[in-house]
Amino acid sequence: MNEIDPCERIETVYYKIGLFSKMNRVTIKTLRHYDEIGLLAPAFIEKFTGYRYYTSEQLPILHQILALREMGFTLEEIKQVQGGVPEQELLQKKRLEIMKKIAAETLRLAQVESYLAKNDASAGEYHVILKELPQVIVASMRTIIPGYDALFQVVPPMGAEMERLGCVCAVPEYCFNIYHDGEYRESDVDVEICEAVTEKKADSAMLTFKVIDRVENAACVLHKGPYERFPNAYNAVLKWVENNGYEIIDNPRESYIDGLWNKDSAEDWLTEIQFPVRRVY
Amino acid sequence: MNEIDPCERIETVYYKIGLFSKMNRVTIKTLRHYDEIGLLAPAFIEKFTGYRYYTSEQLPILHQILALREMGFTLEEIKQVQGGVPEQELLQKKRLEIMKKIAAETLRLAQVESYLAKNDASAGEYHVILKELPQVIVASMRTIIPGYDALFQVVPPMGAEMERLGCVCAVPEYCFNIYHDGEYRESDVDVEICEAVTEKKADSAMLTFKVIDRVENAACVLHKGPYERFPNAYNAVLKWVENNGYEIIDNPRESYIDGLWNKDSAEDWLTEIQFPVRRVY
DNA sequence: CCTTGACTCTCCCCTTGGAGGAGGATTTAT
DNA sequence: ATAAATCCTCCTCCAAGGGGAGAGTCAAGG
Repeated sequence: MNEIDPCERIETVYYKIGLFSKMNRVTIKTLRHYDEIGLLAPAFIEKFTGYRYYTSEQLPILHQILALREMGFTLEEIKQVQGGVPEQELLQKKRLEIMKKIAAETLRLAQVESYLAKNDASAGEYHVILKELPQVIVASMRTIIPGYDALFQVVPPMGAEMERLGCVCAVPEYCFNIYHDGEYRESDVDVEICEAVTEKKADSAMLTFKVIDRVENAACVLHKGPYERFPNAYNAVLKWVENNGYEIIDNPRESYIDGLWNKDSAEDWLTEIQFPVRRVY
Repeated sequence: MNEIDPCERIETVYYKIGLFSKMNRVTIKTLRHYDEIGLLAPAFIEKFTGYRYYTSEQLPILHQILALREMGFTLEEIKQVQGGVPEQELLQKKRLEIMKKIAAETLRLAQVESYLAKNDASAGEYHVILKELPQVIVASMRTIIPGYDALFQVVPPMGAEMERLGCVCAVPEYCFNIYHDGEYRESDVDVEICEAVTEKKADSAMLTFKVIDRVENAACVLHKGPYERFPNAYNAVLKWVENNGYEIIDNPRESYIDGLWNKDSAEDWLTEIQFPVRRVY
């Protein structure tokens, strides 16, 4: 070993934490944190002062940590790599994770842009959310009514019939219509009125009991106001579905929350439109 | 107000938290959290029991919160929207944020795949990291040497000269070579040997003092082992640079950390290759 | 009327990857 | 010798809740 370096580093050099942190543009806090969680221990800790001393041997490890961290690995995962888990395996996993993340962010972007696009009067009025609709047992009455106004004439008898059969409404209350016409109709509307109940009863001439399956994803929008303005709500959902890469897989439901029965002003009526949907791949 | 609903919800219905949480597939914890941070207060809290009671009036607010949350808004931002900040404005900001995030994730994906691609023997050996190289004052000796072996003959005189001029080495020590040939050469190598010092001295026939500017981004790789295997390290960086959308903007530096002067075995020698780079847009 | 089980409350600790700072000890430079 | 720099441990904080303890409340059945 001849002396060829001008600054004479003949023996192993110990770097104190500040120096070591400068060598790799890592904060002291970070180094201490890595020590604490057992990710990168200093070469040596002086017992009495507690000072951490690093050597060049820690450099490759730190390099690896920083490289993996940059790729989005958690410190826990990096520790696994150091514990012997093959890097390739975790890289594969991470690749899938990142792809999923990108997909999710892309979706969000589409959503944000979809909201930005309708910067007209309807901005901020309708917020579409995705939610699950649980499985329910319903008392159902399917009928064809001459027009939407006739709905109010068929509902009271249905309530009476339910009471006669001893039905108990589910909580939370869930009362909705399903329109079986594929398209909008002014007259002869094929409608099914459903009310969630706690258990099935024997079918009667008017009522049928059935189980409605859970819907994994439904695009839902709350409509506040009279029913004439429903089309706005429908349009909002339909646009959202289109812009966000979903497709409708079943007839929509109109879930009645507030209405004539408890709110005097039609402006206070509250209805949720629920469209069962599925991701388009 | 006639009784048209079979389950008679005539007056305002108060939902306890569990029920309200079921109506929108939101956890109770979340609702309590939103209450706590002032994002969504229940319609009414009973003083003595502390029970939270919600009504349908909270539904549209919750819908909005969930929709915005889905789009990646923080609760703090959502609170701003409710405080009157126009939604459109925040949507614009969020749009840019998401685009940046996607770009960042795409980069990570490229990195991960770049590591996966070299699943040969070199896997896990070289980890490229990006770091800043700070501005330094160096004593520099530029010369043309017949071959790489000759390096060891020119270094000791340089050390002697530095000592003669009263140079003080910087800490952390930073000694590196810059190869000024644009390409690899076997002979007549144009090399500049730099050693970071604390201050400039008068130039001598052998040494020049100068300030080397900070490099914002350098792709760096640690090479452990003898110098014959440098090409592997260079290849690793070059591939990384290519795969990750960077371009080289200056000559690379070889920073000598461990070597002949302090490690007997050439397998323990440690060198960092540093390529100044820039993002390609 | 009492009990049981389902709900609800508050309070505390935990998660990631450190950042910020207080208070005290040590090292280095003047 | 003293001042400045560096280091230590310990504490709190971030976001968006999750998990659970311990205690109070509500509705229904015996």
